[in-house]
This record gives sequence, C-alpha cells and structure tokens, in this order.
Amino acid sequence: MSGGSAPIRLLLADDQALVRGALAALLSLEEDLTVVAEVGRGDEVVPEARRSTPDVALLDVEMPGLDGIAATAALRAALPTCRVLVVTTFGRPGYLRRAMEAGASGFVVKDTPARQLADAVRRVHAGLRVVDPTLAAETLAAGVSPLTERETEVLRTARGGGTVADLARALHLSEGTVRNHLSAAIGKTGARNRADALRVAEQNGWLLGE
Amino acid sequence: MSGGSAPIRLLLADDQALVRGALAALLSLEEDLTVVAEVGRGDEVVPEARRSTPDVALLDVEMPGLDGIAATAALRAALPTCRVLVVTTFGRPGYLRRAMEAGASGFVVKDTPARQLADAVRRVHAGLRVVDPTLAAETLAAGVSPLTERETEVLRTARGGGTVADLARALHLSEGTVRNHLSAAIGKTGARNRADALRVAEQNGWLLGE
DNA sequence: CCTGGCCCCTGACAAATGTCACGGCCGGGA
DNA sequence: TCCCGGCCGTGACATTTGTCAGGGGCCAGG
Repeated sequence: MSGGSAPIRLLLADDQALVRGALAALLSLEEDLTVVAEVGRGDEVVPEARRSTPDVALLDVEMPGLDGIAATAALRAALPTCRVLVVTTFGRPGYLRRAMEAGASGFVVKDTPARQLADAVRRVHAGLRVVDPTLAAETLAAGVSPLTERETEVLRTARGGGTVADLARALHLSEGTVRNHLSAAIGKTGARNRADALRVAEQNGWLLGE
Repeated sequence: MSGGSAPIRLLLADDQALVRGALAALLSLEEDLTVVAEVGRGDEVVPEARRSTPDVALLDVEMPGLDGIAATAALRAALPTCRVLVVTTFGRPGYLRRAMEAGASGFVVKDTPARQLADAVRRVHAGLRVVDPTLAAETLAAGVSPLTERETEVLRTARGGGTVADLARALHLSEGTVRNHLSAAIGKTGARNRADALRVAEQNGWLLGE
C-alpha cells in the first residue's frame, strides 16, 4: 500500500463538527490519504467539490440543507469522476438501496471498526464497491417500499404531528381520504398506530426524499 | 501547554466504533493526551476504568447496556478521582442537568468544533467545569421535568407504541387512569397528541432512567 | 385538630382515529 | 374490445383516544 503515487484526495461531509474533525484526523494518519475539504451541510458538497476536486467524497446521510442521498446524486452529476462513500449512523435498509441508486460506490455504517475505513476508501477509489454485508442482507429482507406514492406523502406529512384535519388541509384532500391512506400504510407496515407506522417506515428509510 | 509532565490518560466510551476510533485519533494528536482505553457499551465503563485508571473519561449518552448518565454516576462512585466529560449527539436540555447531577465535570455536544475538544479535556482534568453556553441557557429555559412520577412512567411505557389497554395491563391500572395520566402529560408538555407529548418529553430528556 | 394542596385512581362523555365498502380512473393483457 | 388489477378519492361506522369532574390518601402549615 501507499507507494510513491499521489495521495487520494478526500472530501468529508458530516453535520457534526466533532465527528467530522475526528474522521479527518483518523484518515490523515494514512500516508496515502489527504483530506482536502470539509463541509457541514449537504448543499455545500457540490460547490466545495468543484473547488477542491476530491477523488472520493465521504458523505453522511443525515445533514441539513440536502440529505446525503440527494447530495450523492448531485455530486455524481456534477463531477462524475469523484466517487462517493456514504458513511452513516443508521443502518436503515432503505438508505443503502437509495444510496446505490443515487450512484454511491460504497456504504458504511458508523459502527464498523475504525481501521476498516481507510481500506474502504481505497477500495472505492480503486473502482470497487464497498457494502456492509449484514446490512446488504437486511436490505434484501426489507425489500423496496410497499407504500404507494400518496401513502408515503401522507405519512411524511404526518411526521409534523398534526391532526387528520390538518393533513387534509395541507394536502387538499378529504379527511376520509387521509384516513384511508393512513390506514393502508398502517396495514402495510404491520403497525397498529399511525405513530407506529411512522416509526417502521422511517426505520426502513421509506420516507426519504424531501 | 503540554510541558514535560505525564500525559492525561483518557477513556473513550461511544457505541459507534468508527466515531470512537476517530476521536482517539483526534485526541492522540495532542502530545499531552493519551488514550488508554476504549469501550462500546456503558456497562463496560467501570470495569475498564478499574483496569486502566484513566484521568478523564469521555462518555457518550446513547449507549447499550447502560446510558452515559448512569455510567457517569457509577464511575464517579467507583473511581472518584476520575473526571467525566459527557460528549453527546443530542443537546437535550435535560441531559445536561442529569449529567451534572450524576457528577459529570463537563458536557459537550458533537457539533462543537473539533479543536475545542482537547481544551475541554484539559479544563476538565484541571478541575474546571465545561459547559456549552447555549445549551446551558436552554436547560434553564426548559427547567426540570414538570411530569409527575406516574406520568413519566406511563409515558415511558407508551414508547412501545401499544394501545391504552396494553399500557393498563402492563402497569396494572385502569384504562381510565392511564388515559388520565397521558392527558396530564399532554397538557404539561403543551402537545396535542400522545405521540407529540412523547417527542417533547424525549427531546427534553424527561424520560431518562430505565 | 382542620385545611389546602398534590398526587393517584376511576368512570362517563366528547373528539379524534382507524376500518370498511364503494365508485372512478387508468394501463395491461386476453 | 372487454376485463382485471392497482391506485386514488370519499363517506359511514366502530374503536380508540383525550377531557372532565370527582373521590380517596397523604403531608405540611396554620
């Protein structure tokens, strides 16, 4: 490893400054890696990447401005040569699927051992794919979202905690319709409550995208 | 700083291995700090501290086995000379209060700049207190939990997402009683829903302990 | 001792939530 | 072409949830 060639240039995106800085310290210990940029918001990824031309971008999923999945897609469109490694707290099954669909080359959860991160970066840079195997299995198990478009929309809006009447007004629907979509969502998620359904859907990453 | 004296010995506790390792790398860059132990569970803190006798322990709040607050109390009881710096993701107002009551010397949220962490450690080691000022203000504003013992208990049990009948059975109460406690909690939190009340209470750290 | 306040418990009632059966619309086979 | 299946939208109905008024126990202050 780490021959005489130019080091791999990295961009780090994570909303928690402490974690971001710590990751930078960790990766900077490797001779063949160099951190050229750090950002704390999803919508700063592309502008900063344009400026600093990284080889690999490490993106968190949970970020203000633009979530990591959307940032992945934007970055792939703007700088196709830059690979993306998604590094996230939650192993939500749906996240992996969405990240891959958006063009990520790798997906790592934050409780993988620290020493494996550098290797993951190198693999991604070499054009390989890196995926947490246990998470991959879960993803297969959870499958794609069973929720219909409207159902996800209603459920997403319901996160605010409003009453059915509020939702109906916000979505320009009858109260009965809203109730029905919620009921369908509850059935499909196997939950007993609206709140429960919300938890399940969120857990599986079925509520992503705005 | 960092004269010729012995370095400050640190114990790191965080359930996310990657973050833990990254923090270790970050802190190891400082000449006067040395990481002597890392654990991923709250109930490993005291045993490991007994073995490695750290000067300062950095504890996350969210951990399996034992939460960071309880771990703080246990550690203070077992090794009174070891100071505790709580490092957490969420700036829940109640967390700060509980941490301080449990004997922590400092409280830092994970979106403080990375360079400030080493200083926080040094301050704590020197016997000073370290508190995020904005968070301190919020804590004052949020005040102590207005919830009565029974109310918290009911609310805590309600996290499982069960129906009122379930709660009543689990707590050996009449359904009416459960409803009443929930109603009181809803009123006190200023929420409109049970789910909403749950969010508020959790946000303020009023549901800690078990 | 009485009184007032707080917490806990409970049932009856009103309001929100969840379920169901139905009709319209659209696209993909027989 | 017709039929079938899925999704969307809607109202009537049963169930669950939230509110209210009230009773009993306990403790501190007068």
